[in-house]
Amino acid sequence: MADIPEKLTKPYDPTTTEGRMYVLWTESGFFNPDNLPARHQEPFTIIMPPPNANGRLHAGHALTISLEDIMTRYQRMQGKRALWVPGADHAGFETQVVYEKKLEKEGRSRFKMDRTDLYNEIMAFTLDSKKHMEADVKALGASCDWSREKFTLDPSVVSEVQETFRKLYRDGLVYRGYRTINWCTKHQTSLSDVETETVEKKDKLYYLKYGPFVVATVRPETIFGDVAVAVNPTDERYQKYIGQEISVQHPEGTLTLKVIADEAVDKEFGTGALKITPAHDNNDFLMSETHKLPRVVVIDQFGKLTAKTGKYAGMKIAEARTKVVEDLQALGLIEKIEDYTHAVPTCYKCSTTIEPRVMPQWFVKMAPLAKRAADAVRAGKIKFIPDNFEKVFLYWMDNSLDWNISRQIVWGIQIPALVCTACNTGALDTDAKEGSPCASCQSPLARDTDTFDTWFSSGQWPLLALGYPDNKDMPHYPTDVMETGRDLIFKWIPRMVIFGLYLTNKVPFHTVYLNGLVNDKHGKKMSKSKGNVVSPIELTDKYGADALRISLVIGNTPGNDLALVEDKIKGYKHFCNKMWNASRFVLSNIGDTTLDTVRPTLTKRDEEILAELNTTIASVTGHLESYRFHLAGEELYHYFWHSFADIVIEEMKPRLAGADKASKQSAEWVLLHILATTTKMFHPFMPFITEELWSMLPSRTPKNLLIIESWPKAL
RNA sequence: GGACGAUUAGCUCAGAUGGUUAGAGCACUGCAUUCACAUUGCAGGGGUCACAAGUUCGAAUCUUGUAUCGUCCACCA
Repeated sequence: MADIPEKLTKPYDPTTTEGRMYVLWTESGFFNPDNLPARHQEPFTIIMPPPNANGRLHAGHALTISLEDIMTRYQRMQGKRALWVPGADHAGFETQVVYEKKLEKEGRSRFKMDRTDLYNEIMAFTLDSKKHMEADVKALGASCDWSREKFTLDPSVVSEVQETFRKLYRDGLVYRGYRTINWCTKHQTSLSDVETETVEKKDKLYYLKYGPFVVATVRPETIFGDVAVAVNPTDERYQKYIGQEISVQHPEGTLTLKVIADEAVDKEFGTGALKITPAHDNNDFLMSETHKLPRVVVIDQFGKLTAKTGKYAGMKIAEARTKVVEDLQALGLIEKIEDYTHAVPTCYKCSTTIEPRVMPQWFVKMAPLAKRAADAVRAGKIKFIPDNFEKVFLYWMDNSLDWNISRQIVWGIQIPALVCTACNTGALDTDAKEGSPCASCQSPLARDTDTFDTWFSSGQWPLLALGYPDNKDMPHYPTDVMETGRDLIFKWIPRMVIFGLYLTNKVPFHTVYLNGLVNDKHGKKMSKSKGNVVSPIELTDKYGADALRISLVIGNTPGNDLALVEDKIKGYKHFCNKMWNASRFVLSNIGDTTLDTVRPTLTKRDEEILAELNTTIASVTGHLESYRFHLAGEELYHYFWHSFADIVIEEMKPRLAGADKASKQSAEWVLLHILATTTKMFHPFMPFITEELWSMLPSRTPKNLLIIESWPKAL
């Protein structure tokens, strides 16, 4: 029996291997494509979706990291100039929410803090959390180039994001406007449409006697802000009132309102007559623009009634509604009350009902930008995996409303603009100074204290991560694959396409691979409140990163959610041990054969065995080229265990012990070569154990690290 | 109100361009095992591929419809 490494005589222990292998790779420098050998010329690029720097990784990250690392390691072995750029996201609103919770626990409040102090505290917190997040990425084996890591608040990133805003402004694609925005009364900021979550809510529908009309509303407390009553222009019931003024009674007096006709009014709903409250409803706001109606604010930013509501001033919405309804009933102004279920937008972080408010904010004019993005996709410049997401993307692009990019929080990139203290006209910070007169009303301009929606900066991420506009890494743009969770098809993917095209005239990536979500073992979404969150790091500690990685990949198809079953991971830990033991067997039974040994004349049976290996190489390679990682992994797994270990090794045993020297030599050579080949092919999936095993394979000449070995071709 | 996805063994899921007796892992049953590995091997049980109709020589796979579950989108107050 040949000498085999000591550690191979014991069961495989991931904990003693993984850290050591990661150090070996880091020291080799091969994560950085600049250090790769000369054969690596053609670029292959993935930009990592930057994990939030405000906490640890979750199970979904583990899947993303696994898939991206498989692609990167595979392409690196194929001789590409493989670059995978890691990042960390300051995650504006999300992090601010996390930090506010921390402040609350300490009995503090952001609203009582100085802006700069708050910003600095969140920065310290984020930079600390970021280290843990990065350690988690490393623990999963990610072969990304840390020397190029970018943080979304790096000074170069900040200045470039601000430059994009200025460019959009000059091109007339960003404007300051009064529009209905989604306001969270708890977090005191506006939110984009994708930051709200619509939930079914049971409410009452109140039928109010309203001059000569009866109107249906769920928000009787806004009656003090009513400025008109609207009917459909074709509604015969109300023809005679159109253009007239009517008098409407409410607990605090009488309103004189105009009757307007608008197509948007549904004749069938309620009574077909609609009270118009432009300051607190988007439909009504839009009508106020077409019909030139005033806007009366009756609910303030804290969700309390304003002085305009008389005795209700200072009450919260719910309380005010009860009171107003009581008082209206007392006056005999309520005809009936019905139960009513409708969809209401809520803050996706705190579930507070969104208060529509009309506020001056910065908006991106989406239509022209979205059209370019849609055209590029229709022209086939971006391929979606799975392909049905193309439809989802196009639907969003064809129906996008202007995008509110102002956030009233400190944690983020400041908008490089000034706003008029009187009329809210905006100006670029490069065109005007604080205190200089506003272009329309001559009042002094003040610094805009708002920050950008996080997606405004992360939408430019493929460029920013490559250091744009510095063009050192621009040969890596457009990148090859954007791999991310399927929930980001709305939030993120379209914005990257839009900004990529806008800034460079090129799509930011050719392929979008969307993975499903990682759910708990029952298929339910993981959430802290349900207590079913599983940390990927607990799992790597228990089973090893390799076992976790391959268990997330095999049996998981793109776009479909995955139930995380611990027994499955355990099964792949067993498989790691199988590889370990098979290697032990091979290395103790191949005599003097090494990787350099010239191929001897093989027996007919061994030719057949190699033919099966060759078929597997071709098939696995094909799957990897087509992003079918689940099939590639499964086929390899099956080949190794049930062909190589169960059949090939078993039938080699008598030959290795027998007297037929030619047969023995043939067997030894075949065993070592199958082991070497499968070790290479498994490397993208299970990098740690394969690198460790590779280091033990006998060779007369020095070997490369497995990470830069060539991907196998048919023997 | 729309769109999308799912429905295959007890459980979690694969089955790309339609093609021999539908697969994997786990679980289950029986046997074996000092010979790489009990984190093992061999053998086995278990499925009318949600339902209905259609296209085809042939359908889990394509078409249409139905049902159930899930996700996302939506400015009917």
